[in-house]
Formats: sequence, C-alpha cells, structure tokens
Amino acid sequence: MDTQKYCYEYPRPALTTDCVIFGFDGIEINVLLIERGIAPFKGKWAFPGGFVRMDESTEEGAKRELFEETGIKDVFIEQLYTFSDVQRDPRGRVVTVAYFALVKTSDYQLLAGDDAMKAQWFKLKDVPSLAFDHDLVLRKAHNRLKSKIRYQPIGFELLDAKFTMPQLQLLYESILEIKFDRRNFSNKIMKTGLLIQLDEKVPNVPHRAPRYLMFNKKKYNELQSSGFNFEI
Amino acid sequence: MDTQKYCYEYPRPALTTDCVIFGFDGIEINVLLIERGIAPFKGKWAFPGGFVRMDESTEEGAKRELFEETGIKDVFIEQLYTFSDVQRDPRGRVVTVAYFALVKTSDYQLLAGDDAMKAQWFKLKDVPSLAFDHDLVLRKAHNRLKSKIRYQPIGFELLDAKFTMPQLQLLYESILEIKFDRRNFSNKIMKTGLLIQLDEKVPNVPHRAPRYLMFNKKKYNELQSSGFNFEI
DNA sequence: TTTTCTTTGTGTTATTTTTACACAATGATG
DNA sequence: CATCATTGTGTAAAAATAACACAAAGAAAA
Repeated sequence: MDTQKYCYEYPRPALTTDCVIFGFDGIEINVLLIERGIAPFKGKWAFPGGFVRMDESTEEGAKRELFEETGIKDVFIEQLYTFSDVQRDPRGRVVTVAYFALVKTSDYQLLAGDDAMKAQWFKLKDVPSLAFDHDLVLRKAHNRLKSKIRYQPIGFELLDAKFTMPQLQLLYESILEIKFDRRNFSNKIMKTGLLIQLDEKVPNVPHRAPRYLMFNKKKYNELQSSGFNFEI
Repeated sequence: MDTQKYCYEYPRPALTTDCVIFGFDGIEINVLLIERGIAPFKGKWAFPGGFVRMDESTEEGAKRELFEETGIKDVFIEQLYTFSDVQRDPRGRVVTVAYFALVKTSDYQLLAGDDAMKAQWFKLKDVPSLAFDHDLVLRKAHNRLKSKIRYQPIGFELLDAKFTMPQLQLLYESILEIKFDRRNFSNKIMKTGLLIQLDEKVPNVPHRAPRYLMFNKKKYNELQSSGFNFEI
C-alpha cells in the first residue's frame, strides 16, 4: 500500500515547530528537554516539537506539541526564529519554526518518565550537547530572553503570582549572567510602579523575612497603552 | 499528464519567502513593492518573494528572489518573522518566512517596468493596502527596523559610503518618526567614535556646506568583539 | 533571656548621561 | 557686500545611574 498520498507539483520541505521552554527553580534558570527515543539522535536530548498540521498556524502547532509532550498550556510563548539549513535534519529537508516559552515550574509536575518520553529540567549552564541544530536554537533563545527581559516584564511569567525581591533579582541575574546591587535593583524595580507589596512575609527563614510582591499586570496593560515603556 | 509528482505521507504547507526592502532617498524612508500581474490580488502591490527550493535555506531563497525580481544583491538582510496563518493565502496553505533588507537606492536602477513585473519605491507613509497579509508584514518590519536602528549601526546600510550628518539625522527621524535636536544628535553620533570626518564638503549648496562622513566599519567590528555596544 | 548570625529594607551622595539651548561661521545669491 | 539658509560647536541644567552604610527582623545558639 502506498502511503505517499499527498502530492504536489513542486517539492516541499517538511515544516515543524520546536519549543524552548525556560523555567526558574528559585535559584537559576532551567530548560526543559526531552530525550529522543528513536533515531536520528536517539538518546540525545532535544526540544519538544513536531509537525505542523494543515489546519493550524505554527504558533498553534507549537502550543499543541507543548501540551502533548509536557502537559504545559496557557503560558507565555513567542516566535523565536525559523531554522532552515538544508542539512539540519539527516532525515531530509525539514524547516522548523522555533518558539520559546516561559513557565512557572511549580505549575507543572513533569510526568514520571515512561520509556517512550523522558522529560527533564536542565540548568541552563548544564545543558548537554543537543540533537539536530538545537544547540544553536538554545543560544538564540537565551539571547532573545536576555534582551527581552530588560524591556518587557516577562520575568514574572517565570515566577509564582507571589514572589520576593531576592527571587526576582536571582532570576534576572541568572538570565543575564550579571550581578546587580541589591539596593539599586530593588529601587529600579519598585520605581516602575508595577509591583504590589503584600503584608505577608516568607515564613520560617532563619533571618529577616522578605515580603511577598505581586506583579500588577492590569496596571501594566493600562500604562502600556498610554505609551509607557518597562525597562530594567 | 499528472504534474503532481512530489508525494508525501502527510500533507505539507507550501513554503515561501518574502522580502521587505527599505531604501532611503535622502529625505525619507521608502519601501520597494511589486505589482502583482496575476490572481490572487492581481493589480495589488506586494513584497517580492517566492517558493523556497529544496537545496537552499530560506535566507538563500530570499536573496535569490530579491535578485531575480529586482536585481538587488549583496545587501544587508535579516530574518523578520514567519507568517503562518491558515488563511493567509487564498490559494491554499502557504507559510512564508519574511526577511527585511536595507539597500542604498543609488546602487540600483529599477528595471523599466515591463508589463509582467512592475517594481516601484513607495514612501513608507504612502504605502497602499497590500496583497496577502503584507500590511502586517510591513508593520512588523518597520517596528523591527525602529528598534534595531537604535542599537545596531544598520542605518549606514541605507546611505552611500559618503554621507552627511543632516542626511543621517533625516534617516533616523524618518524611520523613528521623531525629531532630534540637531546638536545633541550630532554629539551622540560622533561620541561613538565610529564616524570618519572627511575634508570634502557637499558642493553647490546655497548655504554652509556640510562635511562628508564615512562609517568606520572596521573599527566597529573591532570594538564589537571587545564588548562595545552601539546605541543611539 | 540575651547574643549571634544572616539577610532584608531603606536613603543619600557622587558620577554619568541626557536634555535644553545660543552664537559664530560658511557658501551661494542678489 | 549684504542677505539668507544652514552647519559646526560647547556649556549649563536636569535626570538617571552607580556606589555605598546602617538599622531592623527572625531564627538559632549560648
């Protein structure tokens, strides 16, 4: 039986999506990878992804694959770049539209890995050599995250609704790979007027407890439409 | 005769590239468009573009189409975004990887328009409603250009090797849609240390003649590799 | 109960960057 | 030689950023 039933006048590359998923564990930035169970690159780690269907955009496809492979949904997602090197997939011509997503790790329990699909968080700096051109994809995603976090309040996508100033600072420092002065960082963040201070404090710490903060998304949306620019 | 000779197990979207070409006429920023001679959108204007071949990356495809349709080659080009809305092309499922290019208009004489292919520069603010989703593509390209020109010295790609400070300022003002103070703009640009002042002046102007400048690309490359950041 | 240890919360000063702004010089034209 | 339009240059005020220090909180140890 012939399975080659979709025919065209000219050859077409296959079209896939891949998704770089960033998470923050309270200390540093992590990336979610999936171990490939089949060739090519069997046993290597790669980003979740798959083929784009005819009735969905690439963004819809990326979201669908993200959910199917990790259970993650309704998170920040943004197109990163399209990788189209002729040789990037040994199986043939495959063009991939890569996305990157920011998730609150506490919202998702990774499925206990059956043999078919093993998913695991890696510290960004401990990510091993990846399948396909995913090393390049990751480098590009990290660069994008680095620049974007400075002029859009996307860092909060990686934190729980309630977080502390030290957590936020660790997040920025981990992504940007630089250190901030604790006082200047706090001043700058608070000066945006976008953080709500709660009275509640972190319990059971053997030192002065930091207060919880919340990001005021409503206020950000209001300010944004009147020409305000977030910047750290 | 059956022309449907390329067959696959699963359906595949067609993959094209489109290229937004920006040019500067000395006064304001322009966009190069091509009038469609065939349906769909016959008579409407669109960006040059076409199908990606199996032996080329999308960037190579974009460059090839750019040259075939306008004669332009060896210019600044960068991937913009991939547009994949299911309905974006009435002929069927077509995903396009859009690029944007910056050209020195004086380097290219547009081919006298035969009936098959009419190319024309439009002032950015006078661009008519375009074919496909190219209005959206243009908006995205302009936004990218706006942000990129502030932190990468790409404005010089739009000017001749020799240019003047007033020209450079008009270029920035046209792209960013804001006005700069002439003195502050000049100070900021010169402080980068990337411009070479020539002794030559613009001839035959009925007022004090501005001096010619050149962008020091060599110095930029050196500085860049030692962690310098251009910023206007 | 008091001391110790660690970390948070806050404010002031010095430095750097950005903005606002004015006047002399050039070059063709009448 | 005066006129007109535009370039070249510098300084002062204002704003943003960077450097920096001390008091307060909270658990654990003495």
